[in-house]
Order: sequence, then structure tokens, then C-alpha cells
Amino acid sequence: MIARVTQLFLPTLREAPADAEATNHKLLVRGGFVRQVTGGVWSFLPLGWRVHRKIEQIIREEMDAIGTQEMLMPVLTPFELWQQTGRDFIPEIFRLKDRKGADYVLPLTHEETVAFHARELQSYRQLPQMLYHFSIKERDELRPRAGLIRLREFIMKDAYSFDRDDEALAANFELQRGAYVRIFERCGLETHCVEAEPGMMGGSESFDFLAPAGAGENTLVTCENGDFAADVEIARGVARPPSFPAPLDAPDEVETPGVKTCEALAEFLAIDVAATSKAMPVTTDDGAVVLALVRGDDRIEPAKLDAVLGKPSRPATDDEIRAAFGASGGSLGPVGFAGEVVADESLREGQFVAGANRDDRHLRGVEAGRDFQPRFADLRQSREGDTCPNCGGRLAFETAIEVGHIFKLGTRYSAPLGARFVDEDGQEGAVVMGSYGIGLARVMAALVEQRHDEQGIIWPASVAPYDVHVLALRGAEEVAEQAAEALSAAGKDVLLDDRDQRPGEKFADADLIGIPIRVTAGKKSLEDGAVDFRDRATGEERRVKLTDIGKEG
RNA sequence: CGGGACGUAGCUCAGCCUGGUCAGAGCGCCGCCUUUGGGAGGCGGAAGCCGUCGGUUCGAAUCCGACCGUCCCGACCA
Repeated sequence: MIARVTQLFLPTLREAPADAEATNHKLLVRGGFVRQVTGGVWSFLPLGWRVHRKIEQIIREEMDAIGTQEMLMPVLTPFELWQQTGRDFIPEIFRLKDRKGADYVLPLTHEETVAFHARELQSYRQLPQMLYHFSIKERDELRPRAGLIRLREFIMKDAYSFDRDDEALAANFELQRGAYVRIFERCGLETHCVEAEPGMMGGSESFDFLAPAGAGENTLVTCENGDFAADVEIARGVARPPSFPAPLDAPDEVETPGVKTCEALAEFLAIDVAATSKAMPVTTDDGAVVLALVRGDDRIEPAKLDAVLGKPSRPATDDEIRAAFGASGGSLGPVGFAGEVVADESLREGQFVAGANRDDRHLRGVEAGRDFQPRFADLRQSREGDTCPNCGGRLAFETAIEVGHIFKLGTRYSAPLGARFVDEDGQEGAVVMGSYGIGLARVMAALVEQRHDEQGIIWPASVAPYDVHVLALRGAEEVAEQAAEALSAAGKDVLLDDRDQRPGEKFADADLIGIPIRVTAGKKSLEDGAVDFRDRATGEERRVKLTDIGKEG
């Protein structure tokens, strides 16, 4: 197949849009792959859609290969289904009414709809089943951002598994996970499968596929020795041990005028900041004030705290703090606090300096168990300098894009929607579900983030919009045409730059668009009947006789 | 939703503080000429309700207000 640039809608730009900051945003717009229509809503232009479809096809093949069946579920969805699972309150849902006043949602994902269909599974004999589709998802995001990374409308591949029990679910879950690994490998995308927070999806267990990238909303933590990878929200790095001052028999109150931060406190008392404790009062959604406690050199990981509390929390207001502690932020501590105290594991051993719950005063020698009774949990955010919990190696932190997420849902959706089956003993039970999602535009964005240089994108061959980019320089149009024909005959998809433009512009566009192989036909070709093959990734160049092109594979 | 920046030609921007031939430049586009292995050059040309609405003023792209939209940080996030 040969596509001629003069006949394509392929608007490349010399400059990136002023408001583009992320690499994927700049290069995909400049290369004529995508255009923004409004905040978080994009069109895929012909070139971008070809890449999208290549990714889609890889996913389709791997889904089919493990027996997942493709179908299609609608975007327009009755609100009632979401009421039945209790997800109707999620603020990101777009809602609308028809002319008769009936309520609909534009779904964020399709658990409700697929569970609705799963009601037709009635016997254990019909299990297991796996279904998937590619469909548009709509999310009323507060803040779309970073090019194609956070969108309000995007195409997701979502798959769903249906099993009779947790054991069978685990088997399908592993099948899906294996397929995901192969999908991202085939796309040429580096990803790490890490344990994740199920969040609003519910369910018991979930894994993220994180692609390290220059832009993204997740932080990937990996061990230098390769035996640990996690999202920072759940990573349990090992902090350096503190150096403690001499222990005290009881807490000793000291005046600390004007000291508001742990760093200032440590300096004031001339001790290791890791031997202080940091108090963060939060208010849960039922109105209780809870004191979260970490080491002075650490930060609370809110996701961990909420997981421990089992409910969402927010920082307490100044008024709430005053009412609960009788002191202001900066001098808060666990001793004498009447509410619940959740302390990080790192505070289990040793004596720390803590706020005295009196303004400008702190307590030295505060010991958990003796001076206050906390609930211990992992609360601290892992950070630079932590070591690996498995081998003690150094941990590395990098921003990453969540390109896939797989969940064990259990009966979270099947139970409320009545997807039940009967087993061989005549016992009725809810179908056990899993769900498995990939954001295709994010895969595309992550690839650009991972594979580009100053000149433009460097697509892996598996998802490149065309296999070969043939440049016809002035005078050598015929040779270019012949080269394109030969490549096409060899089964290649060819983009032929037949524009009447100067060579520099064609080279620049070729580098920008990033097709793996560039073939140039120029004046030299008229003399020796050969063209230049250039590898986009390595820059390696070699001359190939027109007559040998078919053999180039 | 809090903080910040911004909105002038298809794109990147200047002009705004100090209201008055200020509707401007470069790129792109159209025509002609010249040039042709890394975004050339010349001549001519088309193109903008200066985000929207309202106010101040003899007069507003410029000052004031409201609204809308975009981007960044935060909050949020499947």
C-alpha cells in the first residue's frame, strides 16, 4: 500500500502549540497525529488513528489468544444500572436526560453493563467466560492534563472475566496479566506491573502497569537490583535508622518558641530530624479527628492513611485542630490526645520528640506504648534514600503513566446486579468477576514519552503509522515511485512524500513523524539506481539498489 | 474547587503599563521568478468582529467589571 503525502490530511507544524508542555503533547500535535477539540477532548487525525489502530490490533490479538471474546457495549447507559451498584454518586460521571426525562450516564467504564449481561449466565457449566470491547469512555475530569495522559474522553479496551470462585478468578487473572505483559512488549513499551490501590473500583486486589515516562501522574519505585517495583502510594521502602538521644524515663516538656517544622525543631534541639515525630490531624468523612503520626523526616502517604482508616479523610481545619488538641499546628502530638492515633511502623521502637499540644512546647522522650497507645500501620511515603525491603538495594523513583490496570472484583458488581449462577450442588452464588483495562491513547502517549529525540518521535515498528517513509527529492520522483512500488510489493505500508518541497523540510518532517525506515531517492539515485535506507532510531544509513529492494524484508 | 499565567491572522508572538492612522511581524497559505541531499531567497497577494458581554470615555486591542475558554501547580483521580 502506498499513501501519498500530497493527498493526505497530514498537517505537520514547525512549532508546538504554546500551551503544550508534555513531550507527547508537543510531538503528537506537531507531527499531525492529533488535535485538541476542547479541554481533554481530542481528535485523532489519519496518521494518529493509524497508530491507535495498530495498538488496538495488538491488544485484540492477545485478548483473542487467551480466549477473551470481543463484543461491543453502548456508551449511552441507563442511570439505573449505576444506582444499583451504588456508583451513581461518583462526581466524574457525565449524566444526561432524554426528552422524556429518563436519566442516562456516559459510563466511566462498563462493569455495570457487562454484569447486566452476565445475568444470562445461569449455570456453572457456562463458566468461565471472558468478554471485552473497545469503547469510548467519558469522564468529567476536574483537570485534564499533559496531552493525551489525562483525558475526558478516550478509548479503552476493557475486559471482564466471570468465574465460579476466587480460585478460578485467580487463573483468569493470571491469563490476563500475561496477556498484558505481551501486549506492552509487542507495543515496544517498557512497563512495570506493580501492586496498586483498587480505589473506587472496589475488589480485593489490583495491579497497575506503569510506563516510566517524562510525564505522568504516578511515581514508580524500583529497586536497583530489579527485585522490587511498586507505585509510591503503596511502596514500603525502608527508611534509614534514626540516631536517638539518650532515653528518658518520662516525657520532658521543653519550650520551643516559634518552632513550627520538624526541621526547625531538630535544629533547635540539636538532634536528628529522624528522631522527631510529625503529627498530621485529619478529619474522616464521619467527622472524627484522627491523628496520623510519622517520623519528622517523612511525609504521610494519604492513600495509605485512607486505606488504614478504611474511609476517606482530609486535613483537619484550624478550628477542628484547636477544638481537638487545644493547640495549633506545629505543636501537636499524641500524648494526651483523646482521639485515635495511627502511627507509622517506624515509630514503634525508640523515643521521639513530639508536640505537647500546648503552643510552642514539645515533649522529649515520647515512647509509643508507654506514653500513648497508637494503632501501628505503614503510613509513610517512600522517598529518595530509602532502601529495598527485599534486598536492601537502593530505590529509584521516576514518574510514570498508568497504561493498564487489572482488578479482582469479586462479587462487587455481580451481587447488586443479580448476576448469579447455580453450581453442581444446586447452590446459587454470585458470579466472581475481574476487570482489565488499557487506555489506548495513554499507550500512545507513553510510547512518545519513552521514544523520542530532539527531532521527533521514534515509533517501534509494531505500531508505526507506516513501515517505510519514502522521500522523493526533486528530479528523482520516478525513482521514488519505483522504490515505493517495490516496497509495497514486498508487503510494506509506504508513506511517499511526493510534495514539491525542499529536501530539508522533508527530512525534518520524516524525523518528526518517526516512521522506522526512511528511504531517500535523490540526484545520486539517477546515477547509480540506488536509494538511501536510514534507520530512524540509530541513524544508520546504507545504499540499496532499486533492484534489491524486495530482498530488504 | 483554591493558586498562577494566558486569550490579537491557520501557527508562534509583538502592541496594552503611558487610550487617539495599531490592525502589526515571522512562519504558513495563494501567484510569479529563482533555488533544490537537512525547514533557502525575491516580488506581489489573501487572511484577524484583538475570547464574549457590559461599563468608563469624544474615542477602547489598550482602562474597569462580569462571564467563557485554555494551560500550569495543588486538590481530585478507576
